[in-house]
Amino acid sequence: MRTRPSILHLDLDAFFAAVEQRDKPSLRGKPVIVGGLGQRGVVSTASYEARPFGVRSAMPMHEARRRCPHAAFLSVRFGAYRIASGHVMSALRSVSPLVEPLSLDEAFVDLAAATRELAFTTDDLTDLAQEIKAEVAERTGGLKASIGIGTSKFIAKLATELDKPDGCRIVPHGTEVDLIAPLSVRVIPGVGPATGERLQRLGVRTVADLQAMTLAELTRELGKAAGTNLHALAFARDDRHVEAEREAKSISVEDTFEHDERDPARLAELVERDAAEVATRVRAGKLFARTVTLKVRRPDFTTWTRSRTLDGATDRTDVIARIARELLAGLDLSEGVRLIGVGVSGLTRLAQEELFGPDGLSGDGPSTTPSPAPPGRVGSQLSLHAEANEIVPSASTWSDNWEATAGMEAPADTRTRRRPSTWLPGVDVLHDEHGPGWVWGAGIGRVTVRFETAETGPGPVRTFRADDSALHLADLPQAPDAPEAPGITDS
DNA sequence: TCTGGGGTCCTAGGACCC
DNA sequence: TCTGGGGTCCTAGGACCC
Repeated sequence: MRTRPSILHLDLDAFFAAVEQRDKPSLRGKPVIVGGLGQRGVVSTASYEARPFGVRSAMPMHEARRRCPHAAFLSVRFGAYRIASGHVMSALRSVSPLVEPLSLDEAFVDLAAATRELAFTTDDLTDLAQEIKAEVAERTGGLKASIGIGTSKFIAKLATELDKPDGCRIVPHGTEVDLIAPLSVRVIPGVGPATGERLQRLGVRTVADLQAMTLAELTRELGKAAGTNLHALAFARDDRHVEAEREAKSISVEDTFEHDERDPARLAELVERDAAEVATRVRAGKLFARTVTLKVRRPDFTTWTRSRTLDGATDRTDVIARIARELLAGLDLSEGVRLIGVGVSGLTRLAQEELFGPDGLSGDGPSTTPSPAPPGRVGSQLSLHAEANEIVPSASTWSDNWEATAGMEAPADTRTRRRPSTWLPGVDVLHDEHGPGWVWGAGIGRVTVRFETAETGPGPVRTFRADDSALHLADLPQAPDAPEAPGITDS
């Protein structure tokens, strides 16, 4: 716990929806809902205009449509969000080198490591927050952020939450406990629906109620880690540091099907595809993985995981895919499958090339590390590279559009004249004659496009045949500076 | 026709070792 | 010769977060 408010938390307001409204002028001031548009999709972000209708992040999309049928429903454009996020993170890094992105739209900044002199008085911090907000708007074409500043991560993030949207809240040192005491226990990080329910059964509703519990009672009720944590946080004791670099601990890919899948051959194919994607990301991060996990969600939503740990770490598609397939073969899938996924964990850094043979770097050759690592050999060489590389975000510009255009055939040239088999609402397109626009809607062999951009103001709508050769997907510029772990919802 | 996808951390039990 | 105890690793599941 610090003695001056020197941890800043920033959260972009209704981030995905705000980017959509920025880039689609006709949607400004209107309810916009971004998320998965399929039958089993959920809301990633609802604009503030949609929230009075009760639309929330993580709500099933069909429920959102029921509550706010006149909203614009858009698929996610991660490429655009990543670019905006990069601008925000670099703005924050110009304040302090110690910036910890939590997701695309959220970050902590350690002001004690700031590159300029700061007095840490409430007035000075308010000025700083306003400057940051102005800078964020400037760099992102008008996006708004809320900022909280406090003596710990918990208090800074809570401060942001308490003054949203477009907020700025500074919590002076010494006022923290009084601030949190009357609030619901749910404001404490780590208290979700299940823990909240358990606490309620104990008669604990507010943080003040929690303060009345002894450490022994809490650990007995919630376990050692959770009990200890909660007891400290109830008194605003939180000494977590702002960490700029965090190593990835796992990499995974999963898909939920529109309809439950029961064909074992098809499931094996999908596992193969997911495994290949995971392996590609492992190699892109110059990593090796030792544990492969298969995840299966059944129609009743119960979830199975099956994992196997290898003697040595691998980055090979065929190895990861084979294990995932074997794990799948051990499950009874006769009732069907709602979701399937493949993940890896036990990640280690790429050591010296010669340890893995000449093809070790390519990922196609034999590249399984000896393990356990002989002390003083592999171990020490691994540590040589511990700080060397940041994990490269896996998704390219192309795959961003791929995400938003499910069913598209992989084009020979990924950067020109790409046409999807289904035009998802929201995606950026370019028409040879009419220029840049976005897909407003599509169906029965037709696609409707609104021709407008962030710079144009509201534009006209035109409808084309879905196979019109003059219409294709637009390219996005490359993201400058994206964080490693994109969060899918903001709340 | 309820309930995404990417993660992190924790718990509990069993194997195994000394 | 009834059986301790600690540590580590692995697996499965669950809570939580954005």
